[in-house]
Amino acid sequence: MSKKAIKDTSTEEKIKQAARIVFTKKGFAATRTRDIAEEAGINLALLNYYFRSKEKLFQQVMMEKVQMIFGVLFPIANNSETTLEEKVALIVENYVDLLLLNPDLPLFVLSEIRNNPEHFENKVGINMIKQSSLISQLKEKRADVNPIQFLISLLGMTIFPFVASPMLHAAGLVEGNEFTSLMQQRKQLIPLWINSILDCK
Amino acid sequence: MSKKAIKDTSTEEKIKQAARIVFTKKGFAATRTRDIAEEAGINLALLNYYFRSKEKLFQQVMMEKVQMIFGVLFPIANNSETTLEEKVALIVENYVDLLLLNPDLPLFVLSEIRNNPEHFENKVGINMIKQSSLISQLKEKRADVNPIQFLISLLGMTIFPFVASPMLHAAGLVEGNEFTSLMQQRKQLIPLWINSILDCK
DNA sequence: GTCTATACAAAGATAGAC
DNA sequence: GTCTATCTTTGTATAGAC
Repeated sequence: MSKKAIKDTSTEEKIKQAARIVFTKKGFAATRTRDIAEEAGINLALLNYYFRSKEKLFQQVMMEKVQMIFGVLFPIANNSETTLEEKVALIVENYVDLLLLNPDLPLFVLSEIRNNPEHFENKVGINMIKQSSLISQLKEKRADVNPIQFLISLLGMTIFPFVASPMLHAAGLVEGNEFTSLMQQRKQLIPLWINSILDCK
Repeated sequence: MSKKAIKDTSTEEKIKQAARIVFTKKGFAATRTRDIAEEAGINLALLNYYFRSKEKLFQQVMMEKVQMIFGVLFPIANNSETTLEEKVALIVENYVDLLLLNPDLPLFVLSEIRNNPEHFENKVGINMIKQSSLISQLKEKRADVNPIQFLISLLGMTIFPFVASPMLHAAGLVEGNEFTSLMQQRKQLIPLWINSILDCK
């Protein structure tokens, strides 16, 4: 639709865009509606005109972000046409790409799930993972270890560096622009390592 | 000193204890000084009497917490009398024990470092790690891979599940009390896996 | 040192003109 | 739909009695 281009820069959309940025960077409590208005280049009153409250606006942004982060894992895990090794490589690759573009995403989502777990109970496609092809394949490969343990390790190796990036810099472990190339490298390294773990007994 | 026992339950200490709990659970911005006062069972005015402001109180709590979390890694990494394998086992064991008792610690520290990175620049013993015995041993064992990559993976496997615990529950991957025993298991699993990674070529 | 009462500032939300 | 001005609530900090 040719209206699309217009709607994308509508006031409503500008506010949402700004909200995405500010909420993700500072979290719910530390964000002021005035910050969002300023970032959007609009008047504060308009925020309440379009979205009834700070809370309502936040919910919309939050749900988007949760879907972004789970949207990587679910489809890959549930695709029964790929091998275990392919799944691992895809998960790492897709998360690294997503998180290099949205570095604040995981810490934001994790913090806010933590602050309001009840908002997410039953909303995140429970058991979409536990009954997935990924879990079956893990079970088959290494019946001696809980597949959840593998999955936690895979996600930990992949997502943790983004969560911990400020700390890695503060501790002097990573410097300046080095981070991006380290993460790119991990696309190869992690699948290699996961295979070591699964194959070497 | 026999005064110690008395001082531990002094008003000042009660406030600090309460502050530890509330700040760690909700973060700086979402915490109200009234919450702390209520948790401590004291009057709100006393908080400002003992600590000049919310900010000052927060700084004290924060520094304690940063030291708790880095206090595990630094001594182990810098002990040149242990082997690489021993170091890995010790790091995992100590972090699991620490974080089972303080599950909110990592998300709290990571969020707040992120919100105010400048407070931590140069304060976290820069290069205490990069020049450590741990890094030398990693380099020697596998000269072909950046030792930082190994370290990130080790910390990711160990610390990430605690950061992600609310999400793991929300996604139905972990249920009820299962979490603790999974983490206990990881004390054995992670060192095993790290050895697989380091040894299998 | 501890409390009550209150000042002061910041932030969310709304009324009403245009 | 958008703006200015303002109300209301909430949260930090302080004054002053005990």
